Amino acid sequence: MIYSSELIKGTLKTIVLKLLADNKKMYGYEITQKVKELTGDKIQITEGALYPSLHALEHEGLLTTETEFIGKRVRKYYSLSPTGKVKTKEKVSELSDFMDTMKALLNVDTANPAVTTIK
Amino acid sequence: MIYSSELIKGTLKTIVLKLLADNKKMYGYEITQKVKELTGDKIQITEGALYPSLHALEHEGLLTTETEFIGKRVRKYYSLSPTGKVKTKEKVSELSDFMDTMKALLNVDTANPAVTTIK
DNA sequence: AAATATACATTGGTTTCTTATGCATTTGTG
DNA sequence: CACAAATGCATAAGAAACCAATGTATATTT
Repeated sequence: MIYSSELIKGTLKTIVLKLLADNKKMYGYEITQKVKELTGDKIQITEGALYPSLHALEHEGLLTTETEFIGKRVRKYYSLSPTGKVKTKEKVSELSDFMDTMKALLNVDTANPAVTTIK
Repeated sequence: MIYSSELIKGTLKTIVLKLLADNKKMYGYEITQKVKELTGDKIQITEGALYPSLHALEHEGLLTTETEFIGKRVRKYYSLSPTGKVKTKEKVSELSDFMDTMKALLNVDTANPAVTTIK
């Protein structure tokens, strides 16, 4: 099972930033594989989504890059800039909070808000 | 605090369906208020997003409508169709599962997948 | 040798939402 | 009582974010 693609919207950049926070440096293809691996194939990041996203993050100043050659093949590593590290914490925490709120929404019987003070 | 708007993307229809599953019938404005209430103002559904979404769900055959007059003001109630009920269960369960997967992604140290078999 | 995996990238199109606008009625407040 | 705010519907133009497809090239597996 793979999640319908609209769910990933809005979460991609945060996922990428989080991976880079844990792994120092990664290249595009590696990121797609890592996400597949970590989610048991449930989340597949397409290249058409990833590369533009990486480029955007770089232009925003959150990522820095270094190119490496493996034989004749290029490999472009991305790392978090200092700003990127700060921003990553913010975005990860926001997304995490959002997930909690959504989980609460989906699990509660919304007909009766009860004393369900969602934090 | 309000979540940055891109996070809501892809989840709106599911939220609406879930609310209708619990509350039999609701009208548009009521839905926006309910979501605000249930999420402590963290999620604000704009009308420009909601109404087109409701219309789409109706055209997809998931919702039925009945119009009521409160004084001179129109109120349009939406309810789940039989198909809608089935679809709602699917979508709620998918989104819930997705939230779990995302939470796991964000909380784990992705540098070391460990024995973290994400269910 | 051929298929698959690795590795980058762009382009056109769609979906989904935001912002803004518009209209009308009802309720609350100074 | 006048005005603001809330209630309630709706649409339209534009932006954002992604997908599917395509392109190029090298490396590895069968």
